[in-house]
Amino acid sequence: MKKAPTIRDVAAAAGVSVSVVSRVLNPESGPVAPAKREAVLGVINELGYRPRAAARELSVGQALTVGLVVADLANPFFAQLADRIVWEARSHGVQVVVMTTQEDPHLEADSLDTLLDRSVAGVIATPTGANVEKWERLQSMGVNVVFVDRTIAELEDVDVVSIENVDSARRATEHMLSLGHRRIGLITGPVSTSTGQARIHGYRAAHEAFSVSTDPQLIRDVPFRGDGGGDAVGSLLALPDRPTGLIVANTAQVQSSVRRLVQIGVQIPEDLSVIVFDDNPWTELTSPPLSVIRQPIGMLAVHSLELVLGRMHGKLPPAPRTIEVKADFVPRSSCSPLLLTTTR
Amino acid sequence: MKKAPTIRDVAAAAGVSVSVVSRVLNPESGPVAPAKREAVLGVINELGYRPRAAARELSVGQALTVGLVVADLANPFFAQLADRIVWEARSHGVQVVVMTTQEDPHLEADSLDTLLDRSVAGVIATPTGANVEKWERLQSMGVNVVFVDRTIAELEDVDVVSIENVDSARRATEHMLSLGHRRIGLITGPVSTSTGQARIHGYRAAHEAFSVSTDPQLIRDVPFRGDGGGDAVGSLLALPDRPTGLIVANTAQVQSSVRRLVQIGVQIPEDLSVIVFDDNPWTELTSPPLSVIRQPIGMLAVHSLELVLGRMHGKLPPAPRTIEVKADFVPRSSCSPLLLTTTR
DNA sequence: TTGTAAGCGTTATCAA
DNA sequence: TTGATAACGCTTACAA
Repeated sequence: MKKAPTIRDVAAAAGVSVSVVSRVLNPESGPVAPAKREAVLGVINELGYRPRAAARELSVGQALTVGLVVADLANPFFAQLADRIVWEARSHGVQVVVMTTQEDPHLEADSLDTLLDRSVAGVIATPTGANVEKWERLQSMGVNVVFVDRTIAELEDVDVVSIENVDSARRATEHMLSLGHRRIGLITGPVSTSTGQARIHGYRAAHEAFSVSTDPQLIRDVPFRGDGGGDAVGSLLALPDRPTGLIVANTAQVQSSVRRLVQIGVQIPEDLSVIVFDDNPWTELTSPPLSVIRQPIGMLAVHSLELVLGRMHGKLPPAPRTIEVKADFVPRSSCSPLLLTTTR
Repeated sequence: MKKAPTIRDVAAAAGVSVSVVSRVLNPESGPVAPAKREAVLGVINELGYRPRAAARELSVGQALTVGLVVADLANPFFAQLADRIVWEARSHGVQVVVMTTQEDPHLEADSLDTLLDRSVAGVIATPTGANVEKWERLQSMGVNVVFVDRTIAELEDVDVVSIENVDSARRATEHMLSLGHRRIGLITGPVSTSTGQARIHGYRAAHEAFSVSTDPQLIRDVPFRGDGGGDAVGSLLALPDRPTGLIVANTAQVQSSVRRLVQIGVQIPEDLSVIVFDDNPWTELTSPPLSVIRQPIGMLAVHSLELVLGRMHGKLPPAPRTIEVKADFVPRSSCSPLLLTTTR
């Protein structure tokens, strides 16, 4: 259990003052004579010196750290997002503290407090939708907040990175409509969430474009947690005039929904055409492979990190930025024309 | 951008000294008169005071943080593990800094340095297998290291949490053997890894128990990264005397392997009986649902966190501990008796 | 039981 | 271009 060398040890060994060493460490903070710089660098190397993050943080008042607040790392979408963000951050010398909320506002509030204690420079989050004042306080304390995937309508002045939710839902729905389907089930997130709203909006817009009326019974907004997807599938298929198409636009409920379809023994696409939101790695391993809306996770990660880092370095105009990236529709084999669908 | 209150502000407002406030914050560090304690608590609440983590870290020399170093968060196994660890840590007031190595020793070394800078109290990791001296240095600096899932043979004095690898592979293999299969392919991790070795060991042990000789050609140790699983599948099935059973014991290569099976159009279990390591959420959504070895991820998470925290608080005997948890074999529909398998 | 004051390892200010 | 030295906010002897 040795003690690590400090900046003072380095200074002493190099025969200079601590300020010189500090300036070698942070070049933009001041000039250093080339000769001394070499000497210092040599000593640093020899001693294996590394600056203590805590000391720097205390002095600077801010940590080279961003908080990542996601709902559920076990969800492949968030997991991949986290993977990319962690990776990207590392290349900028920034560490990521990960928190999970499990969609619970209390845990979210807790997480934010903790991140505040750590004086993180920024937070990337998929907000639960609650804690509006908490988010505001966080911002007022100088923490840069970027929402990814979802946002909170009440909260202005916050950067947002998401896919084109309205458009994605519209395209998926139009695909079904153009195949002749007229009763299309939609399983989406809570209407209280930005994604839930936007995707319903897109679904409706598509119907309007095709001059088809929408049946409220076919729209199911279910919570992200729990088995709501499966239940919705069950009740949709139990409808007297059951849908011939199904769009699962709630990323967290895709698995639950598909599991139920498999359990019930629904033949896809003969009995039901299916499109799901988000290209989980397994969606092409089912039979048939599922047609999906593929979220460009890498883009989401890169942009959100770019935004926090940009704000951290004050290199961005103050106006909040909203970045919407396009999500691809990836047709596979889970949709077929209505004519070929079982006529009952 | 307000400035947060400090311990001094609290002390002043409560009419006490900073040490009293500190003692209220850390009860075990000394006594406080009940009356003053209440007063301080009141002020803390009123001011919304929260101690700055960096200041405490600098003072005590250690952070209430553990580093989590995994190979790839995009892999559902690691993602779920991370989710549980983060969750569990939170309930102990500990934060988790996540790093990914992508199985690259350089990135791993980098990550360890960074964690050292942060003075983390402990590290939970799935080591690449390299960086032995780096791990040792980390320990010598007082950082508690716990390996989870895999370990490094050369490194003693380190806690390890894993499944019963030998036994799991043995049980999977015996299942196949008892179904009459005599040529069973094994796709596993590199022999340089503890899991790779152990699982091959279990595979061989099962064969011995059944007095069946093993064909080296059937054993494929492939890297965790890349498409080695798929390639191994391809070459195994191209063998003149091709296997009738396949065990994929490389968690990171399951997807690649199964994808290839699907691409080739192999009928499971008619053409090939299959067992894969790790119950990814989708393994029961394929057709047929796959028989799997299920790793008790929650147990792995709980134990590894328990170990780091235990060591952090010095509540554990110095001897390194090895915890092996049992992995369940979950039979589904991807294995059939040899007699029913296509006779060629 | 309480208060004073000395660290902890950086950065930043300001003379020199 | 350099070097003292004062923060930064907390913990912890040590005195009282």
